[in-house]
Amino acid sequence: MENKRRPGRTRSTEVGEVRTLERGLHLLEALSEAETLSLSELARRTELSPSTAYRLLETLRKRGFADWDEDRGLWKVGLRAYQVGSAFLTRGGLVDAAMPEMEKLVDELNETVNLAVLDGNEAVYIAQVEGRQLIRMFTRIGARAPLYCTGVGKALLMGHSEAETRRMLGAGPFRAFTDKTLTSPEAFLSAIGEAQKRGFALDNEEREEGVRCIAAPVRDNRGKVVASMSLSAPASRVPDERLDGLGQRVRRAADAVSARLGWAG
Amino acid sequence: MENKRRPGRTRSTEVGEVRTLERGLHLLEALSEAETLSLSELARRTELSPSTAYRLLETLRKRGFADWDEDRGLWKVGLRAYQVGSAFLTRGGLVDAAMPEMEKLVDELNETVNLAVLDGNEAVYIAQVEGRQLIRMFTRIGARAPLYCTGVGKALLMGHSEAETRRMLGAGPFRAFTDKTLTSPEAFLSAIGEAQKRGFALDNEEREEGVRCIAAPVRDNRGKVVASMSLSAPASRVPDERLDGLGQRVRRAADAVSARLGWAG
DNA sequence: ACAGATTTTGCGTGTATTGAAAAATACCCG
DNA sequence: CGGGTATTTTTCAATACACGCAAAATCTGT
Repeated sequence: MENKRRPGRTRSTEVGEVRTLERGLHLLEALSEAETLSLSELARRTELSPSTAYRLLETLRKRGFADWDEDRGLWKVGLRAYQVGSAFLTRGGLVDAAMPEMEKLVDELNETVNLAVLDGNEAVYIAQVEGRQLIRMFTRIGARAPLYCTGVGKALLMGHSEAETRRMLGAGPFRAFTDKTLTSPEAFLSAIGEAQKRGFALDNEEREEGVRCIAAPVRDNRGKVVASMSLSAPASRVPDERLDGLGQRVRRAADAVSARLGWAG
Repeated sequence: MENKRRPGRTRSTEVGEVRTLERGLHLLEALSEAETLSLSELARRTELSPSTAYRLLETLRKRGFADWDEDRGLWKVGLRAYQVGSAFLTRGGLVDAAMPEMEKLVDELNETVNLAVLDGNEAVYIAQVEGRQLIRMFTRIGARAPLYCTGVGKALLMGHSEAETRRMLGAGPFRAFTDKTLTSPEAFLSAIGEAQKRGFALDNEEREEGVRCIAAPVRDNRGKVVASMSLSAPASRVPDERLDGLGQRVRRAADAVSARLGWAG
């Protein structure tokens, strides 16, 4: 869907194409992709003349977006590019990267899908796409939830060591929201273990009677778990037979987001 | 040295400075720094005419380096910038070398650990492993901090000569964040001297009331200080009696990273 | 020391970029 | 609704600026 809510776009002249800037960005991309990065090699890949590539790179370097390894005579991506790029996640970029997949999930399965991140030792919901079913979920954007009794919480901890997980959970016993709530660290850790084997986590009416959630972790470019995506539905619509299929589907969606963020794993 | 100056109001371009690219990069930086980012606001900050800023941003958007939030009418950093920037980490390998040690530290001591490098005359945080304590630290990846009042800053300067250190600090007096902040170059240099003797640097509530940091330098294969690692914690958890023990521990971690980078020293 | 390849610099040319201003659009408030 | 204001896109002519050529430095291997 393109943004066609600008009726004034009558002309077909492609506006906003500044060649010099495009070339510079292209160089940056080439820098981030390749391994061996001499000036001549870069010029070849970007199809620029050496002198042009040189001047652009020099500009990138002066701004810190590129670095010049004097010993090896090779170029690489600079600190400034990293700084600017890392603003992406904190400026709502994570949500942008995830929304398309979340919407796909909802289109397909017609259940509410949430995205959550870790904050302190709680999960915080940062995005939601509602299913069209009439039953309303309890979570809202910005809401917080404990880790031990939610799908997103479990998925968020799937990347962490047992020691870390224990620390974040605290000693227990945890408050039981329902009679299915896991109230001991041991029970939780065992659930996490299963989740890791399966690739997705489960909240089996542990927070709210009659609500099941299926969640999977989202990883950044280095493989660190930065968020988790969950599908929430009345237990009646998530019978045991469908569990595995739904789980795989949620996991695929989460993996797609991870891939977008540069996770190769 | 300016040998020939052009008549008129325009600044002549130095060697290897491509104005159009510089402007585009400047826009990216502005995008990464601020929160609310309308076109007009961006144009103001970068001192560009709205039409120029618009065209450059449009180019950035087409390449995915910037995003346009249609509903709010605001610009933000794009996914592509994130992908390109994250190549910085895989290139140097510094973070990869440091992360395991940082995680070990956090496992053991349960406090937040940061990794920073020198950029210009500031420290820039490039990696972080959070402790699980409830108290949250203020630093984020990509954030900048002065050298004179931080542990990482001091540790980064531990490898430099007094002359260099003075040059990077500037004349002083420095801004006092707390009443413990060292505001003169002399006081700072004396602190560095002590740090060199001990092998680790200390920020004793100099930046933030109630927060102590212990930091040690990381050296590359040639012994040059390329980064510093610090542990940050509420002062109450770093009493004087524990200072030396913690300092030695942080130093061991930093040395382990240095060893990984090939430093034999 | 020599040849060959690569990186920097200088310079004239042509055009891609620019800012003003206008047009289109969103926003505000009675 | 409707007119006024702020913001955004588009147009357009002038020229500052980026371009590529070619030559000069610099590096690399034998």
